[in-house]
Amino acid sequence: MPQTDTETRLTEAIELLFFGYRDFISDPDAILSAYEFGRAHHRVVHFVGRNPGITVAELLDILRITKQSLARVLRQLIERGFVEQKTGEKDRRQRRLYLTREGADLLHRLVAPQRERVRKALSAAGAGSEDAWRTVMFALLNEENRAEVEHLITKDSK
Amino acid sequence: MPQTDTETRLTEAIELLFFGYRDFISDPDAILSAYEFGRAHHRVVHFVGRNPGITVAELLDILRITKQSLARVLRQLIERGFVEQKTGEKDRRQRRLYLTREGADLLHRLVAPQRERVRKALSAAGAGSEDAWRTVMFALLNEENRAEVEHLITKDSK
DNA sequence: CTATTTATGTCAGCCATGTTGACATATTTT
DNA sequence: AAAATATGTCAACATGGCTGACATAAATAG
Repeated sequence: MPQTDTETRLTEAIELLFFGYRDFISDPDAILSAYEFGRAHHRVVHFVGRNPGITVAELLDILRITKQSLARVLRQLIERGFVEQKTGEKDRRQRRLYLTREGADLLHRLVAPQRERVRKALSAAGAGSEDAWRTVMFALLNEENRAEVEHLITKDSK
Repeated sequence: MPQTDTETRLTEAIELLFFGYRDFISDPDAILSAYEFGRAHHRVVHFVGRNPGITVAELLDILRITKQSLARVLRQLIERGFVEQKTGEKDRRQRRLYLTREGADLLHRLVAPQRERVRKALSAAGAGSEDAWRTVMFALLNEENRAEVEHLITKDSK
């Protein structure tokens, strides 16, 4: 099947994304197995840590899974003392989620190697590369998700 | 929990990778469901298409799954006529894998929107960005995988 | 104030896709 | 002839998605 140069270049980029993401996930995976947690737990711990007091509904919106799926991992994280719930002050139907001290420790163990990997990759590519990389990654998003993601990721870099 | 500016920046990059990959996968997912295939089938079709005549062992090495996991999706792809096997000429133990005409059509349907997404993202970021983006993505790989991935993705861009 | 809507939880069961372990067959290599 | 290799297959199990149905408490609307 003949391909143009452009198609070949784009296919290579697609595969870079596949393999890059695969390895990007590999450090946390190894750490999680020691806790008998999986990726689903990682995602919850990550986004609760990044958004202390997040509600269940908001978390579901980020993760794009059903509440039944979330309930399973969330229950385990709560039972084992990594996440705690507090009834919302304004709206007492809400269960706001926070990491416990243990949860924050776990998150730190998970995020440290990821940060280190990204730090090395960005610096290996040279000073000017970070903005370009970020711009491309952001442009990969579905248009309807850009505003939300922009808001989520820049939460505390004001 | 106080974070340095650098940590915040790196955390944002981590999340960009998470959300970017999520959306990057969304087009194929939608197409696959019409065939009652999943991501596992996509990966097989992709890498068989990119590496015609690949052996089962080589494919397992790329996908990093067990042969039992592969067997399930591979059997379905063969039964439904998207992939075919040919006994290796030199080594008759090998089962070399190829896409059928139907398989190549499916692959094209899957890869077209991904290419388009990547093309738009790269061009939105401006002319010089592609090299920077690729360099960063490549540097995200585990060191021991770089040579193999380099070889895999540049297969036909000589 | 009552009725409805909302936020959350929970039970039950199904599906896709990963895993381990054991064993079988054909073929190649030693 | 024996051992190693490439592949296939059976069985059982785990994780983490899903749907559907129903329950409760709290907020909101009429």
